[in-house]
Formats: sequence, C-alpha cells, structure tokens
Amino acid sequence: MVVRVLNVAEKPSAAKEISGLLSGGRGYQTRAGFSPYNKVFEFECDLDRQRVPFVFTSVSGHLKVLDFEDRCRKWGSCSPRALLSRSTSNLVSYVPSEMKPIENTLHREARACTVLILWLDGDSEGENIAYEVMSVCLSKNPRLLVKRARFSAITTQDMRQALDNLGSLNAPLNAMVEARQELDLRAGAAFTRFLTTRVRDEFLVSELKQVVSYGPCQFPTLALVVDRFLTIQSFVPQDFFVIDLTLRFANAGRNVSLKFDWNRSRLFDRFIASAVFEMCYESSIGPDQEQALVVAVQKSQRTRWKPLPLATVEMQKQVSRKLGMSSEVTMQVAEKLYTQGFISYPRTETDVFNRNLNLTELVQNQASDRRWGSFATRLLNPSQDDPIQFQWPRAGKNNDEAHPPIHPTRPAPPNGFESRDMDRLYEYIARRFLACCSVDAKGSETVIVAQVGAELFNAKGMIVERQGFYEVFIYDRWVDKDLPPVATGDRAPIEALELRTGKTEPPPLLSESDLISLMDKHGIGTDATIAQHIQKILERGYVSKNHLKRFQPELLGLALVESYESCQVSLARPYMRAQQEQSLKQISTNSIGKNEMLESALSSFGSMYELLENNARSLDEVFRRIFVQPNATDSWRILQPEVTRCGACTNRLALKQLNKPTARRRGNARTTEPVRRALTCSSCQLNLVMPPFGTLHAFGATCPICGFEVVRIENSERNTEYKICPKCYNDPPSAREVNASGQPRGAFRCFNCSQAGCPLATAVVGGSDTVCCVCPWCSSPCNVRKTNLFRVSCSSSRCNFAYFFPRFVEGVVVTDTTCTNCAAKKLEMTFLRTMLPPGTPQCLLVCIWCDQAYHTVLELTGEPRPRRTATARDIEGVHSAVRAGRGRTSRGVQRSRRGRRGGSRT
DNA sequence: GCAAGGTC
Repeated sequence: MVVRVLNVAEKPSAAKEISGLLSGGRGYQTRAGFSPYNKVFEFECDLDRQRVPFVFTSVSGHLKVLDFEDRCRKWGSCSPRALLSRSTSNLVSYVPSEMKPIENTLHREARACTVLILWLDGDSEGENIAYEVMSVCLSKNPRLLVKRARFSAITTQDMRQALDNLGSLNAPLNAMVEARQELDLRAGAAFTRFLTTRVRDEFLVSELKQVVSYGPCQFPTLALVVDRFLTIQSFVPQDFFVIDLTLRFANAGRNVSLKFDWNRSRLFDRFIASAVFEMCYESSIGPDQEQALVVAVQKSQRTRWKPLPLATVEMQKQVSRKLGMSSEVTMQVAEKLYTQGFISYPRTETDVFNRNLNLTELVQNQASDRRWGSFATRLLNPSQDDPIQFQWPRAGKNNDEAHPPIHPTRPAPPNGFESRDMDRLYEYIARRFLACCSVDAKGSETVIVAQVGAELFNAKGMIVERQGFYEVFIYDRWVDKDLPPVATGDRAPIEALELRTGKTEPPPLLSESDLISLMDKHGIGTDATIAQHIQKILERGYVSKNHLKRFQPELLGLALVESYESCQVSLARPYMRAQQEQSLKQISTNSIGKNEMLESALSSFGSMYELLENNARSLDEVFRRIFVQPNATDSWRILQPEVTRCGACTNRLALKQLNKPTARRRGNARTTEPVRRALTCSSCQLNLVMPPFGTLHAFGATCPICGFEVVRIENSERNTEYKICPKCYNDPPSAREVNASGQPRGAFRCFNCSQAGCPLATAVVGGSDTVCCVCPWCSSPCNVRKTNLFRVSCSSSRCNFAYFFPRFVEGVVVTDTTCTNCAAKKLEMTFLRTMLPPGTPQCLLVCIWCDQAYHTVLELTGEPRPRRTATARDIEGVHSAVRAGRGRTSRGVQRSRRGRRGGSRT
C-alpha cells in the first residue's frame, strides 16, 4: 500500500517550522486549507527508512468545546444543582462553527492519507488536542494508523528523534484534562447560575445585567485580594525601638556625617530598649567619651547576578512593576509583537536557553538599534579593557519543553512601532535579552562597625566596580555609596545618639505583580491565563485598582468571600485550585480512574452547593445591601443606596435627592427642575452636593488628597463621562486650581487636579490651559497635559500632534520664561533620578525644542528628541480629518476632549 | 448570560 502521512501541529507557526526542518534543504510546497490561517505544507521525508510524502497542517489550539446538552443549556431549564451530577445532566463535546474550516481541512487530508502523526505540544493540553484531532480524522478515515510525535524543542535533531521514536497517545493524561474540563464547566455553570438568579429573583432586580460568577480560578484569585485586605484591616501596630547613631568623620578636609544602623536592628520591649540605650548613652558621656570606636572595617566582594531568561509570568510581573502595564495589556501587546515576528512565542514557562539556539546571531540583530545597539556590538566584539562581553545566559529551573524564553527575533523597525506600548514592551524584552547575554555586575562593599558602650552599629558603603548588565538593563540601578576613609581603631565624634520609637506597619494592598506571584505560587491559572483571571475579577466588580494600581476588594467581592466562609464553603480559598490539580494528577498516573475521581469531586461540589443553598440567608443579607433598589415611594429621597466610600469613616455614601422633582412651564415648553442631589454619609453627617446630571458609579480609585473613593459620572445623553472626588468637588484642595484671573475653576473634577502621583489628576501645575508653544504641525496652541506620562499636545481637535516626555520625567511646570529662539514657554522639569545615569541634573528649566541641556539627557538615555516635523502619514491623518470634518479619529480621545473642554459641564 | 484551557 502507498504510504502517505498526515501531520498535525498545535498552531500554524509550528507546522511551518517543523515542515521546514523535516524537508531539509529541499523545501516544501504550500497549499491553502479551508481556514486561511492553517495552511498545508507538502514535502517528502524519510519514515522507517522509506521516502514518503508528508502532508503537514495545523489546528489553532483546541478544536472542540464542551457544553451541556441542549436540555440543560438554557438558564432556568433545570436546577443549577442538576448541573453538578452526571446522572441529571449530560455534556457534549463538539467542533464549534469557528473551528469548522480547520475540521474540513483535516477531513479532506485524512481521506487521502494512511498514517496520522500528531505533533501537538508536549503538555497535557497538547495530549487532549491530539485526541480531538485524532477523533476528527478517524471519523473520515477509520483505517488511519495514528502515531504521536514527542519533542521538547523545534530543532532538526529533536524532529528526527521524534520521527524515529513515534509512540502512541497517552490516555491517562488525556483523561485528566477531560476531567478538569468537566469539573470546571459543571461547577462554574452551577454556582454562577445559582448566584446570579438568586440575586435577580430574590431582590427583583429584573434588569440585572451583571453576572455574579463562580470559577475555580477567579474565586481563589479574589480570595487572595480579600485575604490581604483583611490582614491589613486586622493589623495591630506594634511599637518598636531603635537606637540611631550618627558619627562625624573628616573627609578631604571636610566634616561629613554618617548614619549607622543598629546591629540589633530593633527591639520590641520598651524596658530592655531603654536600659540598653541608657547604658549606651552613659558610656558616651564624659570628657573623652563622646566618641565611638571603629572596631572593624570589613571589605567584601559583591555580585549582582544578571537576570534570568524571560518566561511569561516573570514578564507579566516585571512589566507591571517597571512599565506600569497590566498583565492583560502586556499579553495583548506581546501577542501583537509575536504575530508581527518581532519576538518569540510569548507564552512560555521556559527560563533556560537551549544550547542549539544561535544567540550571537540574535544579539547581532540588535546591533543596529540606536538605543542599545552599541551595547550589542560590545557584546560581540569585546576589547581587552572592556568588561562587557558575551556570556551564555544563566539557566533557570523551568522548561516547558515546548518554547524558548521570550526574546527578540528581529530588530525593532527604525521608525518605531505602531503603538507606544509595543515600543516599550519590545524595548524591555530586547534589553532583558541583552542583559541575559552579558555579564554580572560586581561591586566592593565596605562595612564600618562602630561601638558605643557595648552596642555595635554598622554603616555600609559600596563601590560598583563593574556595572555589567546594568549598562543595558536600565530598569534597575546599582549605585555607589561613598564612605569616608576610616580604619580600625579610629575614633569618631558622636553627632547624634537617639532612641527612636517606631510602629510596625501592615503590608500594602497587593500590586498586580504581587497578585501574579501569589497565583503562580498557588497554581491558579497558567502563564497564558493568569492575566485573564485578574481581568475577570475586575470586570465582575469583585475588586478594583486604587490610585496606586493596587487591588482592593469591592463590597461584592468581600461579601462573596465572607458569605462563602460563613456557610463553611471552602470554594473561595487560595489553595483550592492546587488541591484540585493534585487530585486530577492522580488520573494521569493511573492512581485513580477518571470516572471515580469525577464522581467524588462532583459529590463534594454538590454538598457545598447544598450547604450554600441552605445557608443562603446570610448570602441574601449581603446581597440585599448591594442590590436592593430603594422603595418606590421613597425614590425622591434615596436614589442609590451605596455609591462610594466615605474618606472619613469608610462607610458607603448614599445618593439622596434634595428636592422633589417639579414640572414647570416656561413659555410653551414644559421643563423639569433639575434634580438637586447629594452623597450623604449617615455616620459623619456629611452632605456632598453632586452634579445634577449623569449616573454615578464607584470608580474604585481613592483620592490621595482626602481618601474618598472617586466617582465616575456617566452622562449617556451627552455621551460624556468624567471623574470626581466627592469631597474635592465640594471643597477644592487649594488655591492651586485657579484660572488665569485667580478665580476658582468652577466645579472641580479630577482632570482639573494636579495632585502628584494620582493618575486621574491630569492637570499640570501652572495650568493645563496654559499655552506652552505653537504646534509644529498645524500652528495651533499646544498645552502640557498628563495622563500616565506628561505630554505636550496640540489643542486642535483636527491635529494629532503629541510629544510624550520619557518616563523619567516626573514633574513638568509651565513657567513664564520664554525661549529667545522660538518663543515657546520654558518648562521646569524634574527627573526621577533613579532612572538616569549618575551626574544627570535632577531638574532643568528648558525649552524642549531648542535647549541642548534637555537633548543631552535624552541622548544619554537613548530617548528620541521631540520632532518638529510630521511624517507623510501624520500629515495625511490631519488632512483626512479636516476633509471628513471631524476631530481625532479615536473615539476615546474625542470623548475625553469634550470632557476637558467643559462639554460635560453641568 | 456560566469555567478554564488552548490559540490568531
């Protein structure tokens, strides 16, 4: 019989790469599949020492989805409880319509082949997809001989080895995935339907659009946020005591003060601390005693290791921490960079580079970049006196045997990427890669140990001898700390000796990076899904991010966790997912059968369901506070029972109407009196007047000035929205916010505020409305604004000009000084010193267009200068906007502009 | 309308 082999990979890129390797230098032919993305490659290849035709195609992840049978698919068609039992509801697995083209390709190719080789990824999901592909192919050609290829990397060697050692499919591993799918679906659907319908039916919130969902990953994630919140709430500060010592040393003819740390760090017992301090103090008094003795000067070498190769979870954590991008956005941007061929596959657990990968070639690729190209060149062409040279990256401990660590695959486009986020993420990946391929940083640490009485104190100094990878990895710094020249036996006068009292502080709320680490630790989600789970609990309104981008539970999230706990239902505990994964693993090792495991897990979910249902009163109590609508007869008094959080007492503020609505006749038109309304705090006796129009929503962020929760006001008729702090709206923070004639600027919204560090405060000190220069593209006035970054942008709605200041610019003030060259207002800029090389000024007063001082700072950091010239594309953008008679093309920009201009003023 | 896991 003529042998013809059908091969299937998990994604199109893998099919193409493997085809390239297996066909050797002879190349392959490409044909279209029914899906435009999943092409078919054809070539000849040796199999069992015989040259045979190979047909290679791909799927795009899972081919099938799992759902309930029709009978149970509609909400309300059965009790949610029935979804938790295999005897009362059945599941069906089918190919959804969007996957039909791929299925059709497999059908067509399977008919014409005799052997099927499954080249799916080497993880459990890959095994499950292999089964899906097999069932689809066998349905059209039951006589196919099915084989599984196993490989850890897409290299010629691995491919050949896989082909010479074809195996069979791993049924227990597949059974494990099937069990996971079934459990997640049944439990997710049952609890979600129960929670959502209970809210709707019990409280008659018939138009409830919100889903109150349960998911085995989202709930433990929520629990992590709530846990930290409760830890902070219940934190009891403890007094501690520290002895601070400052000594005076002579250095180059000048006296310098040096602070020392106490070797005991701190003591918690007031009496012991006082006694120790007294002894210390006594021994320092006296004619010859007011000196400390230097008892040791210890020198040691210190190394800071270069970073490990980059895996997905680490990327999400670091990019959130260093660039302030959420993990969700990071993954979207990374996906874009990947599909455009700029970086390797962004979903990988691997933090060790395979020795077969040609890293020097990848480094060479970066040599053309104007920002870090010179570093790449130094790596490859080391000179004798240059410590920077190529060294193979350190090896991490994780390897998914499927993808390499994330690295750049080709140089950045010379004119930058289409979005700033792509620019920033690519830069991070490229710099991190070069840092991995360079050398550790080395420094020399000096510790001076001084003695007063019987107590020892230390001061540390550092001389960085080799910056190593820090030269390219600008996200971290290692800086010198000078010490005066001191030798053992020296005596130094005591400048200060004090017993200081401090209080222990609770840990902060979780940052995104903290949350990702905890999810990773507890095995919640995978590298590819962690970001989605975080996004989900935000969307569901269980948690929000405050102005510091830290996660705080919302009332609903807190209530869900608390009420589950009160019913003794352990679904909202961080370890639940890991525990479930553990039981599932037993299926893959054949320690337990799939059916047996499922029956037991489902029965346990069933018990929890019943527990929740029987104790639903406590759940109702909580939901009532959140969802109950005010009594219809009282509706002119209470409009929304719980809108936002009071900054004084943390109670929820209610929105009350202050006047009865009355209709009046003005001429022929019948008009309604505007509603006067206020947020009121029952315990603080506070009334905060609110704008009369628009719906109020809690925004999640907290005002850093007064601690009130920010409110988002949405006016759907005018299609505007803006944010206010309820307190600042009534009581603007200071005279900072006055207009040119010294009058307060009407109603005070977040965008009028210039509070440093608050991302909502987008006004600039000196006034957002102050013109700072003429637009280089269209000659309209330009203002300085602030969103995440400061920027100079054109005020014309028809022009897209904007110059974003680099991230190290942390403050911009428009001054009255003008540039003698171009008449632009000079800007006073303050820089974040930790992001700049040593010796850079911390503050500059400059014209950003003409002053060399600013341009020098930009050159030092590899940032581009502000461009006065527009590209052809920019100009065409302006022209087409003018032709179309509209403003900026982005809807979001248009909306926010209206907000700024007072279109939403009420 | 519900989950989590792949993937474009």
